[in-house]
Amino acid sequence: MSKPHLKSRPQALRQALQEQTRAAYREAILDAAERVFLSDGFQSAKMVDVAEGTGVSVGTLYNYFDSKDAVFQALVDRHRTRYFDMLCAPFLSDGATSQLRELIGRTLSFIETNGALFAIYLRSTTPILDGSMGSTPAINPAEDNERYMAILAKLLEGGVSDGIIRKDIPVDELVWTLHSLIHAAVLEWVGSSERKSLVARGQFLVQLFLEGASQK
Amino acid sequence: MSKPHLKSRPQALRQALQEQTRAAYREAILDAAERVFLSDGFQSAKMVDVAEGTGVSVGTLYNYFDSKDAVFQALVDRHRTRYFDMLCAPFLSDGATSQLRELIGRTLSFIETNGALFAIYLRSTTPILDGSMGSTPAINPAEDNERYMAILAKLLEGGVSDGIIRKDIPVDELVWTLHSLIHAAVLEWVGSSERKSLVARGQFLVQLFLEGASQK
Amino acid sequence: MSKPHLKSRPQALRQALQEQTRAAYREAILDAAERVFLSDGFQSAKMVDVAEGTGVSVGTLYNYFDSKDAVFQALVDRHRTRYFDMLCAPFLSDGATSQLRELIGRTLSFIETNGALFAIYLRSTTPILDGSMGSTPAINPAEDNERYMAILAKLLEGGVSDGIIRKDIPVDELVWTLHSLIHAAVLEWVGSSERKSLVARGQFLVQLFLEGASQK
Amino acid sequence: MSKPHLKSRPQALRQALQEQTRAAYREAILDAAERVFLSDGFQSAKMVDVAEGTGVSVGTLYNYFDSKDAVFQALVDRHRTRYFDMLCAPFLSDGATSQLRELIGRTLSFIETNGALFAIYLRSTTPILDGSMGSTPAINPAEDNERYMAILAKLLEGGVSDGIIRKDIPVDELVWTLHSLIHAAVLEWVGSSERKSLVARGQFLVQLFLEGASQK
DNA sequence: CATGAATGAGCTTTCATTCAT
DNA sequence: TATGAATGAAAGCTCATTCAT
Repeated sequence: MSKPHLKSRPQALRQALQEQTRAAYREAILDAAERVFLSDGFQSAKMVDVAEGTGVSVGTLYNYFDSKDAVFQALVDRHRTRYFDMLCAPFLSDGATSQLRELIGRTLSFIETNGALFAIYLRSTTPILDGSMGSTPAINPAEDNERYMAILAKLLEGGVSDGIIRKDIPVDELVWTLHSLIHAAVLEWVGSSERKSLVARGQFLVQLFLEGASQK
Repeated sequence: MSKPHLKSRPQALRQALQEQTRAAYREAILDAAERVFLSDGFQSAKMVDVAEGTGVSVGTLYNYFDSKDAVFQALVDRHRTRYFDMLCAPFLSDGATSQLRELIGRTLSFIETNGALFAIYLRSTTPILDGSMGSTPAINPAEDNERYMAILAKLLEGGVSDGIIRKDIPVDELVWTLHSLIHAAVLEWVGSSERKSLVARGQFLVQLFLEGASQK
Repeated sequence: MSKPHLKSRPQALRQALQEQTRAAYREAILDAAERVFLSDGFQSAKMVDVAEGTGVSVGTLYNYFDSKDAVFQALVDRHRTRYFDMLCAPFLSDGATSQLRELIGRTLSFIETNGALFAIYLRSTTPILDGSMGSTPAINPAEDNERYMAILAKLLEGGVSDGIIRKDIPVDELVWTLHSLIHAAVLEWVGSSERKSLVARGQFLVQLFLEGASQK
Repeated sequence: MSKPHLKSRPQALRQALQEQTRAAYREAILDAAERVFLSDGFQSAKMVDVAEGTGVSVGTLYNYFDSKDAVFQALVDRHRTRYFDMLCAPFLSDGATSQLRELIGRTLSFIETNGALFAIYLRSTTPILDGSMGSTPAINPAEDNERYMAILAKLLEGGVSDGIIRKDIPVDELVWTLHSLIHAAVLEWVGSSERKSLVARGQFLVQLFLEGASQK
C-alpha cells in the first residue's frame, strides 16, 4: 500500500516482458501458419497443425487470433506493411531504366527473403484460389496489386518522357505485361524446389522486357 | 440362352448404346464439375452441387468416378488430350515468328473456348494451389508444362537458326519467359470479369516479347 | 419406356413410402430429442445423444434439421399446433365455470399426454432458462402464453357477466392468477417422479381458485 | 522466531484482516456471479465474465471456489441461510391469516430485495433447469421447498384449528397450492421487466387464495 | 495470493463416400 | 444402374480449469 512506486516499476517491467512474449507468440504462430498454409493450402491447413507447428495448443491459437481466417489475414498484413515500406523507399539510382531494375530487384529480393506466401496471396485473385484462401473482405489482393502497378506506371511514364520507353504502346499495357512477368517469375520460383536466384532472374527479365527477343 | 448368336447381335448393339450413354453421362458430369470447380474452387466444391449441375444423384457420380479427385483428374485429362492434339496440328504459316504467333494464338484460343480450368491446372504447381486441387500424384501439371515448353523451344530454336531470334540469351530462358508470360496472361484473364479477348492480348504479348519495350 | 404408367405407380408408391419414412425419422428424432432435452437441458444436451437416442448417426440429424436450435424449434412447433387446436375446440359443457373446468382439464390432459417439454417451454421466459433453451427469435413462449391467457380471459369475463365471478377484482388479475396456478401445477408435476394425475389436481385447483381456502 | 507471543498478536490481527479480506472477495465474486448467472443463465455464463464483473482475474476465482458449480452452490447457500433466518423470525402479528400474510410478505420481500436467483433456484427441480444449473448433488432445492412448506403447513393447520381455514381440503393440498402460487408469482416477476411490487401482488394472492374468485 | 495465458477435451456442424432399395 | 439418405471422420472453435510467474 505504501510506496506504490516500488511496485509500479516491476509491474511495468513485467508488462513489457508480457508484451514481448505476446508478440513473440504471435510471430511464432504466424511463422508456423505460414509453413502450414504453404504446404497444405489454406483450406486443407488444420489449426491443429499450426498449433503443433508453433508448439502450443489449439486454444492458445485462439488467444491470439479470432479465427483461421484472422491468422491468414494477419499473415498477409505482416508482409504487406513491410512490402510497401520497402517499395516506397527512395531509389539509389537515377534514370527510369535503372530505377526499374532497382524496383524489381527489391521486389524479388523481398519475396526471396520473406517467403512465398505473400507472393501467392497477391496472385490469389484466381477464382479457384479464392476458394483456397480466406474469404474475408479484408483480404483483397487486387488492391495491393494495383498499388504496385501504380508504382510501375510512374516509372514507365518517366521512361516514356525521357524517350527511353516506346510511345506506341499504352503505358498501361506495358505495366500490365511487366507486372505479369514478375508474378510469373515469382510463382515459378515458388513452385520450384531448386530456388535459383529470383533477383538474378528478375534482372534478366527486365532486360528481355526492354530489349525484346528479336535479333537486332 | 439357346442360340446365343441370335442374341449376340442385339447384345452388341445394346452394349454399344450403353457405352454411348455411359460416355454421355461422363461428359455431362465433367461439364458440371468444371463449372462448379471453377466457381467454388476444388476444395469448396461439393459433390452434391456437381450432381445437381449434372442432373443426376450423388450416387451416380460414384458410378462413373471413384472420387472427387478422380473427377478432377478426368477433367484435366479430357482437356489435356484435346489441348495437345490441337497444339501438334501442323502450322498454317511459315517462319518461326509466324508460327510462334500461331501457336500462342491456338493456345489462348483453346483456353478462351474451353474454359479456364485447364489453364489454372497448369499453374497449379504452386504449393498453396496443390492444397486446393486434388492431391493425387497423377495430377502433375509440371509434365504438361514441360511438354508445352518443348514445343516452344523447337520454334524458338528455329528462330535462332534463321537469325530472327537473338543468340545471346539461352533459348531455355526465352522459352521460360514466353511461357510464363502466356500463363500470366491467362491467369489475368481468368481472374478478370470483363474477359477481354485473350487471343488479341496474346498477339500483343508476342510482339512485345519480340521487340521489347525500349524506344528504338 | 413403353407403358410408363407401369413405372409411375411404383414410383408414386415409393415416394409415398419415402415420405412416410422421412416423417417417421423426423418424429423419431424429435422423440429422442425431447427425451434428451428434458433430461439434460437444452444446452447440455449433445447432438450425439440425440442421434444415439434415435438410433441414427449424427450426420442424419442434420439431414432432417438445420441445427440443434432447429430441432428444439420443431419440437416446440409440433406441440404448439396440437396444443392450440385442442384448446380451441368447442366446449362440451355450458356455463363459465364448467367451461373453465373443461379448459383446464384439456390443458393438463394435453401436458400429461404429450410430455412435459412444451409446458417447460411455456415457462421459459425466466431469464436463466432463456440461456438454457435456443435463442432463435421464433422461440417466443410469451406470445403463446398470452394467447392462452386470452382464452382464459374470455371465459372469466363471461363468468363476471353471469354474476358467477366476483367483480371487485380485475379480470386480468384473475386470469394471471389462474394461469400462474396452472403453470405451477405443471412444473410441480414435471419435477416430481410420482406423476400423480395432473388433471385431477387441475380440477381441484379450479375449485380452490373459485371457492377460496377460507372456512365459510 | 524468538518470543513467539510477541508476534502472535500481530499475526492474529493479520489473520483476522486476511479473513476479512477473503470474505470480502468471496462476497464480491458471488455478487458478480449472481449478476452474470441471472443475465446469461448458468450454462452460458462464463467464468471470465464473473471475474471481470468482480474486478479480479479468473485465477483468483479458483482461489475462492473450486469450480463454477461451487460458485453457484455458494450463491445458493448464501441466500438460503438468510432466507430461513428471516422466515423463522417471530411473527409481529397474531392469528393464522395475519401471520400467513406476514410470512408471504416476508418471503416476497426477500426475493424482491435479494434478487431473483434464489427464487429461480427453488424452482429448479424442473429437469430442464437441472441441466442449466449446476448438477452437484448438493444443489437440492426440493429440501428447501419442503422446509418452506412445513412452515406454511404449521400456519394453515393453526388456521384450521381456529376454524378460519376450511376443513374439507387436506392441509397438504392447501399448502401445495399456496406454495405453488407464490412461486408462480415470483417467476412471473422475475421474467417481467417492469417489476411491479412483488409484495403487493403477494398480499393480493393471499386474499384470492382465502376468498376465492367466486361471487358470494 | 493474484494473475492471465496455456491447455485440451468436447462441442456442433460439414460432406465425401457408401449402400440398401 | 440410378437413387439419395445414412454415415462418421474430421474440422473449427469454446471455455472451465490449471499453473508458472
